[in-house]
Amino acid sequence: MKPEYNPTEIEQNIQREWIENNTFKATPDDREKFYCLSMFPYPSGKLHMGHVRNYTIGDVISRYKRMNNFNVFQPMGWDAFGLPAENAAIANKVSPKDWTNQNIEHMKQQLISLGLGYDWSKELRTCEPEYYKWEQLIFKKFYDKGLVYKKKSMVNWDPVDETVLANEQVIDGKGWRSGAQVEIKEIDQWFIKITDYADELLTSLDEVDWPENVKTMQRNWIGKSHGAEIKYEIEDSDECLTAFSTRPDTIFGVSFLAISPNHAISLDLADKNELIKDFLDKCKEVKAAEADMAKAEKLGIDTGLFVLHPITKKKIPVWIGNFVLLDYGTGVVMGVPGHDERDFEFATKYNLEINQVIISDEQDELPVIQTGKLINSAKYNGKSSEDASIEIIEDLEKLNLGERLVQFRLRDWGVSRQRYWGCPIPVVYENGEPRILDEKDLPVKLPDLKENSPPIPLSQNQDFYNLSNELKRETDTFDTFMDSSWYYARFTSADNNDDMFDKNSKYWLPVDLYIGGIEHAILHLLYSRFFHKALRDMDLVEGNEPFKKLLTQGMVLKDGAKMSKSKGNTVDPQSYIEKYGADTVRLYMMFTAPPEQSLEWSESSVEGASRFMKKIWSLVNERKFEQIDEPLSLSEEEKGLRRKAHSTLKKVTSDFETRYSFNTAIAAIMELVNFIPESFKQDNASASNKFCLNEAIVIILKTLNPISPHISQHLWKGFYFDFLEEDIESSWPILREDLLEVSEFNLIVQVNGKVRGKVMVDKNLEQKDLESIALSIENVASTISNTPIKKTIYIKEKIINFVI
RNA sequence: GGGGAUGUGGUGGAACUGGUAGACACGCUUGGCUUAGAACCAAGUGCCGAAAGGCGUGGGGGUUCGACUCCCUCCAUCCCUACCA
Repeated sequence: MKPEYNPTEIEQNIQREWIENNTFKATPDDREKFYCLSMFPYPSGKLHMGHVRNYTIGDVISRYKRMNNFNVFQPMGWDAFGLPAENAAIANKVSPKDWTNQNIEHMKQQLISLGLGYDWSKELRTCEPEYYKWEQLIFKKFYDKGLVYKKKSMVNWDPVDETVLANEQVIDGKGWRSGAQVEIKEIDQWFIKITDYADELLTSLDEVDWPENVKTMQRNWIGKSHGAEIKYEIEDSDECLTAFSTRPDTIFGVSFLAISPNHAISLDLADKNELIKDFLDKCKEVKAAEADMAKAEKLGIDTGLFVLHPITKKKIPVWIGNFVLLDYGTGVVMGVPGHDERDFEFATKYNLEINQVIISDEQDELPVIQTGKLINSAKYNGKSSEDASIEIIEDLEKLNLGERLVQFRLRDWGVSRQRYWGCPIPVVYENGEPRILDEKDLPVKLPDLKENSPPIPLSQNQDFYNLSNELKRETDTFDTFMDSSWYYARFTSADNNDDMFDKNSKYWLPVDLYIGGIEHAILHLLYSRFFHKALRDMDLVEGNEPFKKLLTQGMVLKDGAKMSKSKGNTVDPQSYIEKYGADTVRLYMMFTAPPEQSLEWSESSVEGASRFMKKIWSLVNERKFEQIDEPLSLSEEEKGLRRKAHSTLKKVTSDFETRYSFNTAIAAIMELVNFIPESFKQDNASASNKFCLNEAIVIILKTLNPISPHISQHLWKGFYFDFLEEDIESSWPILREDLLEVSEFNLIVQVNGKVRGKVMVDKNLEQKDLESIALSIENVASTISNTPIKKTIYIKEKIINFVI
């Protein structure tokens, strides 16, 4: 009796060999390099399905590239700082450090048991001083370059817990732990001038091979807009309010100005006016997240102030609007209710004037958002929006009341966090004045917590911050996006404690393929791109972009929703690895959906993947490759199998190479396995039968190897290696184009675009011959009957369509 | 509110450049094997219809000889929205 397929045993043996032989350790050599990076995980405790999917995709591509003679570097590490460690520490009385390190140990074993081919010699953890000392040094270099500054900025403040809350810790405006009404508070924080690179972040998107939707999201996020800053003189004052607008052509339609509740004037007025003070207090109740602010009801209050229209000198009321952001533009918005949705809503609510100054062909009901021709605009009447914008800006420039301006939506990056479990910001305060520490004073180590102490913010840790009466340490830590913005580069030199980036980095960078969740399409990728450019300008790395190609995978869903603990719909990969083996889990993940799409978890489909593994097992196990010369003549059945085998190879290769469409590649391999005639598998099959079978098996095992490497390699050893000592990963099979040719094709016959018949015909026939064959099909003839044919359309080797 | 996606049988999905809709798999049905079950093997399986045939890719409209694919419009779901990672 044949031995049964026992994935656990096979997989553990092969994984041991990989470790013993250092199979995946990568060093620079003469071959073309391929740096394949999957987004490193936050060590939350155990792998979830999203990780399994992400890392399997990376591993499949890495193994495919390795078989095609690329020098592949595939490292793995840990995004180890972050909020969950602090929450766990409070809940379970474990230190964030111990909790994190235990999680890492467990998850690393899980990654190994999935058969992922990582070069563990370059493993890194962002929570270790060996990593973050370089991050602190980069921050210093940024500072020296003038890319760092401090300014006041808004945070969610829990007045009971006296702590800053993340957006996700604010639930319905209340602190998640205390339940207290959260306030928006302004505190002093460190910022990095990512906006200095706004233009380049936009233009160099053209250089990368990224999905168009991700590029679009980044472009929209950066949000370059052309417009003008327009000054409005405040009545009975020497001061002005300056508003940015992308539509200077609508300037005659301005009926109010709205200023931010955080604007200096608002704060000033609040001191004198109870109503305004109450209004500002009300504004503070809205969560700091953009989505919440945008969805909040538009509210305003009249300041009683007036400004003068720069051209007509008409008096215009100034309002405070809760929808005006201080951080964007000037914190002042010119309200043109006739031509802006939001202004229209606001003006209707507060009975402000609504004037039409643009007419459009597309729409006549206000508000008219489109550009068009100007009306009610004095000497600009009749001009197009485009021409009028230019002229109005020019005229305002002459009056010193405005200027052309390019504005970005992108804001500078606030990197301060008031937490314990993060990288300390390497700054000391001498008599209150900040000073960045020199390289020799780095790293500033995160202090350990006292036994059984909950993670207190550094500001409450006297030993840490109180260096002397005059000298205090900065107690903010970095945003964890800082940690993940440059790890891709550090991987190349992670085992080198003397250099941030050693000569290996020149060889491996940039990352050739970066794989990760679509949820990172904006922030993480934008920050990393910024880091790379800034590091480039300090001569630390080369090239303009960190990630040449990007593959964004979709979510893993269950019952149509993202798997999450709170919904209670998580599926633990571990039990599936144990029950079915890593090969089955990997196959399932790759087969069930294409990488970019979301994947709906289905229990029973895993069974199907397992069944296919067993099918391969029973096809190949205990079979031996036999040396047989290529037969000179073959039967139709044999020719068919060879054609199928090579067309499968062609399809799998192109699916791997150009589309990362693993589900269709696997379907093709399944088709090939199903296609093999039963008789070819018999012991007494003819030599030419066996030749064709051998060829098919070689193609099946090799094309399957990137996806399910354990079973492929195990079977390969018994089947082929014993015979030729050739490793399965040493080469990708060679395609025989000559075997793919066919002399016939299936002609589809349509009448008025509806299929009425199909017929196998010789490839060499002329169109007129095909027409007569097509017309002789009974169903076609009866449909046409005596109706005259108006037109005949023939698409080569596909379709003939009679139009009647 | 803004930005980006997605929508095809009972289910996951395929159709790559406007040219056979439903590959491959799951599930289900019937049969075989079995004391029984599991596993495995064989056949069938979009919907309506006895059949001929008709209908069918979220809804509605359009372009075309021909539309899952292109255009307009509406609906639903998911992701991101700068302190979750």
